[in-house]
Amino acid sequence: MMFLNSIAEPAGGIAPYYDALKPDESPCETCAFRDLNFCGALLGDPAQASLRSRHRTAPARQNIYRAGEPIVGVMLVCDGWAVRFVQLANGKRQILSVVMPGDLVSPNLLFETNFAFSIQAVTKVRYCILPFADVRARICESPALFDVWVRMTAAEHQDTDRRLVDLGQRSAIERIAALVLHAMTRAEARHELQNEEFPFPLSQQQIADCTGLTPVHACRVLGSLRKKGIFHIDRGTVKIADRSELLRLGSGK
Amino acid sequence: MMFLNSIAEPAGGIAPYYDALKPDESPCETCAFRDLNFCGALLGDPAQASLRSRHRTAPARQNIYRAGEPIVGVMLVCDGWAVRFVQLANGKRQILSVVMPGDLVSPNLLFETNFAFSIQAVTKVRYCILPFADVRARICESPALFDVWVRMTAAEHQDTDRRLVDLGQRSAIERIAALVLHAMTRAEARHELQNEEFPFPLSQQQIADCTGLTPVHACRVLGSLRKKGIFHIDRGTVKIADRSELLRLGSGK
DNA sequence: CGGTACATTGAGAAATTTCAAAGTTGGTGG
DNA sequence: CCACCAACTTTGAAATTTCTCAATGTACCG
Repeated sequence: MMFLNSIAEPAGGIAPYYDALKPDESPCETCAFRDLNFCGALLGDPAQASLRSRHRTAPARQNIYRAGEPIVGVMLVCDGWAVRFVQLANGKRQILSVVMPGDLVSPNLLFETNFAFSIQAVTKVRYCILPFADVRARICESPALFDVWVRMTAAEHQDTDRRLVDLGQRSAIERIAALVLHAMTRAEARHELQNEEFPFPLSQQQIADCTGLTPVHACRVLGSLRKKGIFHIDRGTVKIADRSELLRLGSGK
Repeated sequence: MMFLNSIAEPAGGIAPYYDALKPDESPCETCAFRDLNFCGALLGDPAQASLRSRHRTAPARQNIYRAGEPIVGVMLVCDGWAVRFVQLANGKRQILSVVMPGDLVSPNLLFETNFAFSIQAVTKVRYCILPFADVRARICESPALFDVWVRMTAAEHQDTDRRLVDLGQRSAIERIAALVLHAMTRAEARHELQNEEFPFPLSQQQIADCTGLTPVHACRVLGSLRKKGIFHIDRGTVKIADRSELLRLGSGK
């Protein structure tokens, strides 16, 4: 598996994420996903002077960022999975997006100094914070990088549009299939799909919070997807059993 | 009322929107919303040389744009309401956003040459198409305009995040309240809120497509909101009867 | 070995959809 | 001006999906 082991940890803790920022130890230089995403484009070829950056690690289930806190820079996930989510007063939670290795936390909000959502580590996560000014300068001076960023914001937006359609118009089984299908696509892009298996560390509670369902109902639906021989999730890995049926269900055709 | 009269028209027609582009007649110079939105910032002060632009009008219910067609430029709604929506194969429809006077159709997709969604006029609509290259040049040469655009994309994104939470976690009555509340906020910004009334030309079918409900259920919920004395919609106008209750329901507190 | 979070199952309740029919509205043409 | 048509709204009743509550089973960590 290409991401760090999931380490269960007492939930709900808040990382004092903007203390404890240490000077750069530059794991960026050896990052496995370097060429896959904004990272690569941003950091440029290895010859170029590297950006100031600060890395941190958070254990699984820890809240990396809590809605409203000030943000010290652009956040980029290096390894592991995280989720952006909104916590409601009534205890409900909506996951807005799943952030995977190489992803900016939210390309559209690159220069915002605080967010309306929180961020939680799904697995153990390593992430990186780059100073706003440096990123902005680099985007402004490089039309190519500007284009990459514009494309990423467009992609993020198209993705949320897709999820709006899912949540508004599709049944529980279709939403869960769409979630897994989307994860599969992204796993493929990161070369993590082998033998129809790939990492999928979301708990049923998290799957439920993504799809707007109850964990109980998510469990039943996952059971029926397993019984139908479409896929099954076990210990943080999903095994696809019927790809074409998954495609049919999850792509909304 | 500050927008053009709604004119019923045989539904479902497709405007041949990129034929028939006439040279600019520049109604931009006299636009009522000029100073409210991207328009103003983009076109700059009246002294400045005006942008090449092309204006068109579409009757209510006409499809202005169909998913996948090539786009000739940046689309900006001058007057009337339109919706961005996705039409599914099974006949269902999800409205992604409501586009109001002064709005870019989708700031996040400013430079995309085709969209995955379609656009339909809600009322009679006047809109404007600006050449990509001109807009891009203007954004690149003006840091202030760049900032306005970045802020607009951030705002659009925060708005879709809010809607994700609505669709995923909130009940029918809360979603509809949120829709009306949001429209009220925007009406206020355009100075269209008078005597607790403002234009709200969406049909129940369109309200349903926005909120992920059935038109039948949307009708019942609107009925209950009326009976509870919160607001009622009549002939394209909504009258707010209990603002604080609307706020409580619609803001998800 | 025990504890805690996570997953599964059952049964009943609630929200929402579906189908069907009847009432309203506004525009059109005679 | 009236009658008609089409789209839109309202209402009822039954079906379906999803939720809630509650209990039991399971995996993993210390």
